[in-house]
Amino acid sequence: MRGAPTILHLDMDAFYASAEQAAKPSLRGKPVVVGGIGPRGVVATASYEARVFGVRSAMATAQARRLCPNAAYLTPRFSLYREISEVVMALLGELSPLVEPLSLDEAFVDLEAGGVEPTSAAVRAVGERLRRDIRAATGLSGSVGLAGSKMLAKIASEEAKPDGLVLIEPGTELELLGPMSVRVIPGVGPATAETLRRAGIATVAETGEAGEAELVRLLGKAHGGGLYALATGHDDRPVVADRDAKSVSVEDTFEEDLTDRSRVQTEISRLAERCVQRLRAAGRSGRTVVIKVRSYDFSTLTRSETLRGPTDDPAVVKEAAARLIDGVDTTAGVRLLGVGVSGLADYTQEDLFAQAASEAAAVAAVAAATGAAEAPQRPGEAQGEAVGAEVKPRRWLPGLDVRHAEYGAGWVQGSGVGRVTVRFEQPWSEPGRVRTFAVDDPALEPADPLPLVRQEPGADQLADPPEDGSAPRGAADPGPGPDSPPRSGGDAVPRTVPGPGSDPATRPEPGMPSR
DNA sequence: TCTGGGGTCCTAGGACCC
DNA sequence: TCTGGGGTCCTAGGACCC
Repeated sequence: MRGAPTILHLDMDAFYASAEQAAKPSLRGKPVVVGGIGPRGVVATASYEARVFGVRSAMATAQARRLCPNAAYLTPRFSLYREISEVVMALLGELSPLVEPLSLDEAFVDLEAGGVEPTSAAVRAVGERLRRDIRAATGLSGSVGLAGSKMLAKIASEEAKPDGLVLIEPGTELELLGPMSVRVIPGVGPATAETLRRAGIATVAETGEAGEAELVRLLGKAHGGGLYALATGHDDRPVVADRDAKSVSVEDTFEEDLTDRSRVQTEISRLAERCVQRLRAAGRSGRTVVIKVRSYDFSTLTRSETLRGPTDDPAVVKEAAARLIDGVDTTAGVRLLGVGVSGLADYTQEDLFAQAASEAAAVAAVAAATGAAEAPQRPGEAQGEAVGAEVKPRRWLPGLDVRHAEYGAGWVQGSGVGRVTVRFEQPWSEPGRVRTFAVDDPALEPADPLPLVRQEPGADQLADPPEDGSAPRGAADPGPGPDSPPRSGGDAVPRTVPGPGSDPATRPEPGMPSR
């Protein structure tokens, strides 16, 4: 616990939903829900307008639709969120060399290490300027917490939401925290809170009064001891920049449970392939292969195997995953499969001959397994599609960017029954109007996200995208490379094609301007 | 139409070694 | 040959976070 509130915690407000509202003028001030839109999807982020109806993160999208049928339901666009995040993190980097990102929309900053004068007035000024800079650079709002420890800074930013700043003066923290629910302490989730409640502990003050020995008895050594320290204001955890990932994993939930054994095996193989792609993109290798199987009844098991040395060879990981799934009974039905690699290293222990040989085998295996048509596609997207046709049907997921040869840039409002509805507007335009096309209209094509803040023509003569038809430019790399791995996450929840009559796509989106 | 996807950390038992 | 004890690695599961 520092004597001055020099730890800053930034949390962007309703990040994904706010990004979508910034990108889509017709959605501003309206309920927006970003998340899985398939039958088994869950909410990633709800805009504040949607929260009024009770919609929350991690809720089943189906339940959200019941609570708030008029919201716009959008599939996530991680490439856009990542670009915005990079802009925000760069602003944080100007404050201090010690920036610890926790996710795309959240980070700690050590202002002391950045040379900010350790007074409340100085750090408050830095926090307010940061919020202005973020709004100017991205059009989005973030909330800032300032305190003498990580935990308090995080609690402060939560209190500051939305679009605010809260500074906790050192010396006042126990008074402030004491009456609050023990759930405000990071690491106390539903299970821990229930254990504490049964012991008659509900508030932070009661947690401290219980004493360390009692908490350790209830929760175990690490958790109990850590909770006692946090509840009594002891938190000296440093801000750590450049944390290395410790594992890489991919998983898919299927729209319908898998019962066919050979299908389970092919899905495991594809997941292993995707996992290794991500591993290699990160320049890492790993020694332990893990598979995850979630059954029809949501019960989940993992099986793992540790290799003699780290590998980034797709064939090796596939073989290990295949052995592991061999030992699991899946006859009752599988709703989710996953493959991961942990025990990460920056090197590979295989000798060069073995590696060269297995790479050649892997290339051949990928070509054979996926077919030439699918290989260049975004991973995960073709899942569940019938093969046989040369032209793969395009998926028009709600929220994704498109470009029309005549009408320009827009986004998919919905699709179904052979038609796709597009709203033509840009982040800097007035709310646009809607047009409907055949799903196979050749004038319509997928596009990359436009930048939220219109580029200054002076900075880059080719930066302004709306009229020239080129991909959006800006701070972000325009190439498809960095976008590919995150895309797979967003594509992992396939949309269900609505049956005749349901047609949510062409139905005008309620809550939209009707002009 | 209940319950995504990508992570981190901790616990606990058995194997194995000294 | 009435048995110890500690340390590390591996595996499996669970809580928690965004």
